[in-house]
Amino acid sequence: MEISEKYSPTQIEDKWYDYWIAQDYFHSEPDSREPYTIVIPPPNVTGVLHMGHMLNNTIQDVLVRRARMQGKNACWVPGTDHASIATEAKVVAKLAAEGIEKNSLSREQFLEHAWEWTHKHGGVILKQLRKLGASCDWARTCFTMDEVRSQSVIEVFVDLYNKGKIYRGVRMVNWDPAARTAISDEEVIYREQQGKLYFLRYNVVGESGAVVVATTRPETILGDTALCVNPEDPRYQSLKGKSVVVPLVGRQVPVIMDPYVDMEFGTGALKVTPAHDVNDYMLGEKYNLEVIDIFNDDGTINDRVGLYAGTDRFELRRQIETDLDAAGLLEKVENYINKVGCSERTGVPIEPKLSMQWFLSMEQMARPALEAVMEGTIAFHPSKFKNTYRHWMENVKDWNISRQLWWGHRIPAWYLPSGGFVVARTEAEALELARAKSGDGELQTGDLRQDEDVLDTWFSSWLWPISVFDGIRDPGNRQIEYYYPTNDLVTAPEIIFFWVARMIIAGYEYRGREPFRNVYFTGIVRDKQGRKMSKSLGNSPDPLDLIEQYGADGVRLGMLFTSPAGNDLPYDDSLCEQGRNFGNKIWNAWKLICSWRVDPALEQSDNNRQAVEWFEAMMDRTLGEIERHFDAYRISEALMAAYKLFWDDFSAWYLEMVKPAYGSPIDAPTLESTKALMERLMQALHPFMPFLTEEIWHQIAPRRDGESICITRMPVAGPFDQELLARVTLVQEVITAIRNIRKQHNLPGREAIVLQVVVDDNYHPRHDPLLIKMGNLSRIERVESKPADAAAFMVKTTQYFVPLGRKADTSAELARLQGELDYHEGFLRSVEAKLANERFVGSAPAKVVENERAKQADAQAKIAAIRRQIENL
RNA sequence: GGGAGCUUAGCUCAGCUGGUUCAGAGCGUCUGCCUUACAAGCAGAGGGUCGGGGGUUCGAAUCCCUCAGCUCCCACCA
Repeated sequence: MEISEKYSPTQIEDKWYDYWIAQDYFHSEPDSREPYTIVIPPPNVTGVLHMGHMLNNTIQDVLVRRARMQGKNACWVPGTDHASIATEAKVVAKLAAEGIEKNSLSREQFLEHAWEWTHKHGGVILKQLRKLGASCDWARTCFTMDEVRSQSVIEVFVDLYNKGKIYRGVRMVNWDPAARTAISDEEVIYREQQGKLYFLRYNVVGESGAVVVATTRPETILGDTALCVNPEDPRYQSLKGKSVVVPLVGRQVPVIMDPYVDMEFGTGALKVTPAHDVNDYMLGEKYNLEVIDIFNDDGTINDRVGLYAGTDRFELRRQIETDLDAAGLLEKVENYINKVGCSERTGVPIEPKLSMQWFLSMEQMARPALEAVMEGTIAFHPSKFKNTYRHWMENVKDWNISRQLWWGHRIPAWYLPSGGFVVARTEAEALELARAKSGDGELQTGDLRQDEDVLDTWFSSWLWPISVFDGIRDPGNRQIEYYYPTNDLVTAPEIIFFWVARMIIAGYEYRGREPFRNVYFTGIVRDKQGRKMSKSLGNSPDPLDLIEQYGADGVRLGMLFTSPAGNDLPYDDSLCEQGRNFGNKIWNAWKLICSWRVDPALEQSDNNRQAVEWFEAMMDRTLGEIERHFDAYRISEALMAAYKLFWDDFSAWYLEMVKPAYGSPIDAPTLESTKALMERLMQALHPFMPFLTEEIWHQIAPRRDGESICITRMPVAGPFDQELLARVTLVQEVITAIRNIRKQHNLPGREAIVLQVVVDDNYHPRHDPLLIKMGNLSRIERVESKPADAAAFMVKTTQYFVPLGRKADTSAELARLQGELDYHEGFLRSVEAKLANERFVGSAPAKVVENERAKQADAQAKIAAIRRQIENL
């Protein structure tokens, strides 16, 4: 077989992916096997693959491939999210670039553009995932706005409305003036900003005095309808029952007294703007204050007050400052750092605004969902996120589910001409309900007006684990019954509230049980400076370039090497490089095995038999470690265990143990065993590096069409001989010591040398063949004591010597031995001190004490051996 | 303002309910090697008083307190 010098991933990766698809290995249908299900966190439909996706999807693929190889019916459902606000923003921007204003289009026209955009860019990201090797069941690809998912959303909305959980009301919402929509609390991010604190003068009506009020937002004076002080505040007792004049506006507003006001802050006097501040709104409700909304939807001033109409809110702030100053109503301005809530999507400061929205009451539904996580029905990895989750769930607030956008699921509510509204699945159904409600049998569809708003994107994705199996519309169908609940969810902690918590809520509401059993939280992929990798910063490499450069397997490993659950991944190309190097290592090991020529007449040597036995034990032990790591979702550690098994134990030790001398043949049993071991190694590594392992698996033996490593059974850990492993470890220590001596004394590795040994209990002649082979020894001699011309070393209590044919440097040797002696004597003293301590012997467990005794005996033997050596010198 | 978490080798991290010479791994570093599988490699080596201080204990990286530094989440102080 022609095997290239270096492994080139690009040559084989596409080939195998196509093969897997052609063979339909990733497609799953319910059967008698145990299901294993993952639903993908649906990326934005028009998004492109970034490093976060790479990390997230690599982990999912590892889990899915492993489950598939464990004989489970693995199903990884892919799909995309319509990402209402993000996609609409992109389409608006694209139209703007073409000189088209969104406002100039009808809803239908705009949606046409949006769909066009979606079809053009949609699903690119799913194609990119194929390059990574993602073993998704592509036939199941879903979109949150496809037919089934859309109907599911409507179904749920109607149901929750009928249950009285969805209501409509005027509330203070977070208004994004750039996107001109309300957003949920979770979509508001608070940023520290250097701002100013303005001290404004409010003259008291009918008196000469004035009250000074500190505010960060002087422009909102246009909406002031009261002034508030703390009733306990001695400074303001005289204001009781008085009114003050709003600066510039001239409006007279009452002074109210409420303990809400913090006397320590500013001047202890608060201006009250019920329309534009949540707290002020609450005060307004309490004291029945007038509510004056001063803003248009885009953040400019409306003409309600008659001043500054049309001015932008930030421009107005400057303008007001100037005007107040001119009017002598500005006491002073101080620098002030405060936190400003900004829209997660558009980045502009949000404006608290009263508006009519739809809400979902959460408190009751959240209860079983909270319990599920606290009791462990759903496990979080790492578990620290339980606290975060609990805190949110215990204080969950009603969810504002309406958005003033066009791209999304339109709210299925229709308004009657006579007032009121109905909620229905379809317009026809709405008409029926409307007729019944109004008593007007003549009502036509044209008379009804559907709500203009769409639903929050998360109102569709919270159903994802159910809706992808059509479990909302058809709760008894075979698919949902079989695949639900799913097993693992792999996602980012940033969306624990947006998505994870809400999926759990929906799971209990619509299936009566958890949507998944484990949640694996990934970290954030960061650059060398610790910044989050993002498109806007331009610090993120293009994943496809990386795959081109390092191979998909290499990049996958790069993602996995140092990313324990919940930890950020400080990304560096060197990680992918390490991954690529590992692939090359495997390739070359295989190349070596392929180069061996068999002599059928050759019997298997003791050496080779031992080597095979040893590595089989090693493999069993490591497979057990890997299993335990996976059980605990320590994926990086599972990979590292497999990595070391292949690189250190298999390549550096095993292959060297059995490798025939150059030009010599190998015996058939050893070659067969080696290939079998290689095959098991490829299987163990397959979830991590699917492409290379598939390639080599096909080279190990002729395979029929339709066979693939990805559907073979993952080797499982068996019992192993610990004694054997321990003894070979001693052999390895001897070999290492010999290499050290060769290096110290310039004995070339190619020259065979003699090893002398003073036989004791730790020495096992059975391993002589291994020693001779690995150490390149001509023979092993038994001696009684150290020859004068030899270098010495000790493993456990066994003394070994390598004759040098000349006097060794006794003084250096003596110093070395003296150092060792000091160390062991010190160690012995500490052990003996422990054993002499009655309290230790009395209170420590017997096993620990026994251990100390063993250590003592060990140290004594070692010290005696060293002393003998010193005497010999 | 509340809550959670972190601080172990140059870097990234393991170290489970306190007890084997327990101070580890990978990468990097240093030294010597182009030894016919692999220089994307081989062989060897060095490197940390486990953030500071105190306490509990026969025994602490591990438990408690405290100080310092960092990170994240939540929150209506204008």
